[in-house]
Amino acid sequence: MRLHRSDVLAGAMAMLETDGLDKLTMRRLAGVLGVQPSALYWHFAHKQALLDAMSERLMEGVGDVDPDRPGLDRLAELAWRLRAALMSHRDGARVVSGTYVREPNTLRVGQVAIRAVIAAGAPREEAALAAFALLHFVFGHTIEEQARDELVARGVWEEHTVDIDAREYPDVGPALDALTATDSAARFRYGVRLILDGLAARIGTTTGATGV
Amino acid sequence: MRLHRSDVLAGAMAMLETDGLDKLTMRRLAGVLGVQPSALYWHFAHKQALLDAMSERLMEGVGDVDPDRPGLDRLAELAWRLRAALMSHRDGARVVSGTYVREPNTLRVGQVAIRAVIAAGAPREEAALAAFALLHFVFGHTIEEQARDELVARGVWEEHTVDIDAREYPDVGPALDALTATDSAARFRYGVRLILDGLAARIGTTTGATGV
DNA sequence: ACCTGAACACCGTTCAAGT
DNA sequence: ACCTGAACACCGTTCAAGT
Repeated sequence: MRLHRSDVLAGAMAMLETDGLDKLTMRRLAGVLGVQPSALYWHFAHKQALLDAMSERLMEGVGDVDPDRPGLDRLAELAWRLRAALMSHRDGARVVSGTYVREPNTLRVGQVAIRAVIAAGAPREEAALAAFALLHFVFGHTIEEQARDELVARGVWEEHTVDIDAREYPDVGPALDALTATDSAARFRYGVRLILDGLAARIGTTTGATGV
Repeated sequence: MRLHRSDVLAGAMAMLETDGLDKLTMRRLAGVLGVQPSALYWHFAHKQALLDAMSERLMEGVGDVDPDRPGLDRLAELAWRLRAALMSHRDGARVVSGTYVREPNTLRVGQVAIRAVIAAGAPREEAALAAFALLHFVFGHTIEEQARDELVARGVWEEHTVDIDAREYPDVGPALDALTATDSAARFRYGVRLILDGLAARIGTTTGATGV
């Protein structure tokens, strides 16, 4: 039974989730699919093309934000949806970050963000700037979150947290303790609110995005 | 003449800048240093240890922010210094992002950010949250900026920008045009201001960070 | 203390040839 | 249309042995 492009993509997504990005190799993927490595190159020109397809796949449904809600609420929803999509697979943020995919799902995330900023009352020249500021925060946050997940998975997280406060950085120890005491969703929420508050202040309205 | 750890590090930094992260291999580095690949493993236990050292090196001086300025201004200065450090070498953001280095320069960036947030008037429980929201934005922004640089360097940037507006995404085309018309420093400045405005609003003062 | 030599277990990619 | 077989040009890492 022969493979379709979609089979290769599905296999790659599964391998990403179970083994992580570093162990997602063309040869191992071919092995799982019961095929020679070279066979994959009939379906995808090179590994990056497969990674781009995976990225586009991860962006599926992220732009499905309720268009009837206020602009700032839409932005908050989009941020949470994007984070969920990136977190849905191991190393998801690393897969998506830095791929400039020009496919519908991916383009739609940018479009929805920009429209929401405009709906919130920002001038058109600023719309894309504000939209991408928010999206860049989401990526930065999620990349670091998943990087920590990887250290935990490899069992070396302890080495990295040990004796922080033993050094001469008085504020970092307690603050980092407070940081790790706060779960990652709450940290994410704080950042999203900060940015949306900034946008609201810039527009000159009250936030309206507090119930997120 | 034998190598020191610092020679290996310096060679790696140079190779990063000229060839990029993907071509920075232990074997090629050994070749440039005139030594067998295995010799590098006397100086660094594994490649990641070398990358961690590079990351710490990139963070050198980032925390050297004038401690006498107001908190919000210090945060802005730190954001710009961090961006400059990440941009100082090709793929710098990718090297640093996701390495949880526990060395002085790196720890100091977090410390300086947290102290500045506290100085700006934020409650201590929020200090680390706000500090890392800003830092995560800087990473997200810089990673994407350098990802684009790589596409340009490989001469495939054109393929990625072509016929965006030809599709059914009415707001994305013009907004992305406005985005690329704005240089990356101005886009970065906008994001930093947005976050600092949000922080100022949350604290309940006027921004004071307009002259950045 | 620092490096060589040689090996082990891998990579992504190409391409003629098969069905 | 889709895959095999075989090769090319690489990787990171280990480890006994040399100086």
